Amino acid sequence: MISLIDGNNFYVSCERVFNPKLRNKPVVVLSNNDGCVVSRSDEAKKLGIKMGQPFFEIKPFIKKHDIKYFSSNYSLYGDMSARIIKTLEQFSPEIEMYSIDEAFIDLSHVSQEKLHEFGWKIKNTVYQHTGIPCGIGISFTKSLAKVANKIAKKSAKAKGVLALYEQSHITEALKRTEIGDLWGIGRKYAKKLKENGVNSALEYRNLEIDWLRKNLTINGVHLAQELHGISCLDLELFHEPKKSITVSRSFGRAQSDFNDIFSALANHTAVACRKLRQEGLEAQYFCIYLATSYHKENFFSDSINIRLPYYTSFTPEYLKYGLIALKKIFKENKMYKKCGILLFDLKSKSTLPSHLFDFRNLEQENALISTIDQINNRNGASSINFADLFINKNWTPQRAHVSKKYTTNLNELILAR
DNA sequence: TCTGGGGTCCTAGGACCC
DNA sequence: TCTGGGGTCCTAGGACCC
Repeated sequence: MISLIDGNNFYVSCERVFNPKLRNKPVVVLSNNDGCVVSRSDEAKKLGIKMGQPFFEIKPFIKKHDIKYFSSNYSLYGDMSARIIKTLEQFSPEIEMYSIDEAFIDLSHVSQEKLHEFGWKIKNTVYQHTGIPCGIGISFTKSLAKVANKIAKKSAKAKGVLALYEQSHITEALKRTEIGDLWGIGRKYAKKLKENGVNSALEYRNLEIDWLRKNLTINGVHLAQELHGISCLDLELFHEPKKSITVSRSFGRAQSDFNDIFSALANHTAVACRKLRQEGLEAQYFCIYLATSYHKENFFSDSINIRLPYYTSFTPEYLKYGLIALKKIFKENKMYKKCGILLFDLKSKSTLPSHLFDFRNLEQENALISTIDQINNRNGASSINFADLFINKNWTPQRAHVSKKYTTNLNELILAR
C-alpha cells in the first residue's frame, strides 16, 4: 500500500504557523513578482478567488474583504517541507518527496484493517510537529492514493484521511472523480476525453488500451492500469541527478537597457551555477532566453544555445559567454519583461581536464569558487560575488509583502517569539 | 510492370506535474 | 502600471548509417 500525504493550501498554512492571527481568515500567497495567486486558504477559495488569478485584477476585492496577502517566501516553505519529511521518516523507511508539499510513503508494513488508524496517526503527528494540516490518501497504487487524497480533503465524512482498499469503495471513488482531477490528465486531455464521452475516472478506467495508447501515449495506459490497482509507477527513493537547471525571473518593471538586462542575467547565472555545484554537476551547454511581456501585443522572445569548450560549473565562464550571447540576441527599443538561463547536458563533476588543449587551472578555479560558496553559505547569498552582478538592480522583482524569515534567520526568529 | 529494409540518433513540440 | 517559475517525459519526423 502507498500513502500520499500533502500539506493543505501549503504556502498559506506555512504563513499561518508563525502568524496565528491568520487562522480562520481568508489568506492568499502570491507568485514571484507578486504576479498572481498561487495558494489560497479555504476562506479565500469560498470568496471565489481562483488559482493563478492576477493580483492586480483582484486588489480592490482583496482590500474590500480584508483578505491577507503575502509575497512568496520560498526559504520558509522549503524549511517547513524538510520538517515534514523528518516527521514522516518515523512512519516508513521508504519515502519519496514528490514536491515541496507532497510525499508518497510505502505502507506495506501496515495491515489493511489498521490503515485508517495509521493514516490518522500520521496526520496528527505532522500537525503536532510542524503545525501544518495535511490530507492523507492510501491505496494500492500512486494514482489511486492520489484519488483517495483528493476525496479525503473534500469529504466531510473523511475529514482528511481516506484508505481505499475495498473494490466497491474504489469503484465509488472513481465514479465521483472528475476526469480532469485525475493525476496525469491536464486541460488538453480532459477536453479530448470529454469529447469522447469520458467524464469520470471510472469511465476512463474502462477505456480500451489501444485507444489510450494512441491518444494519450504510454502514460495514459499506465494511468488506467494504476486505477485497476496494477502498479506502474514505482516509488522513487533516490534523488535522481537533475537533467537541466533553469533560473529565470520576470523583471519588476520592463527593461530596455542592455546593462540592466545583463545585470539580471548575471544574477540568474550565478544562482544557476551555484545550484549546479550543489548537485555536484557540470554542464557544457546552456541557453539564454529573453522575452517581452507575454500579455502585451507584439510578444517577442529569442533564445540562443551556447556550447562551452568544456564541462564546467565555474561561474565566470558562464558570465563571459553569457555576455557574448546576450549581445547576439538583444535588440534596442524593446521593452523586455523577462530573461533566464537554462543549463543542460549535465554530468557529474570531474576533476580532470577534458582534453589536451584545456589550459584551465582547475585547482585555482575550485579554490576560488568553493571559498565564495562557503562565504555565501555562512553569511547569506551574495555576501560576496562577481562584479557583473552588481551593475544595478533596476530589474529586481516585486516582493513587497513578504513575511519574516521565521525559520532561517535567527534574529527574526527570536523577535517573532 | 518496375525503385528495400532495418536501424539509431537528434530535435522540436506538446503534454503533464507542482 | 500590473499576469510565476522549474521541471520531466513522450512522440513524430528527419537525417543518417549499412
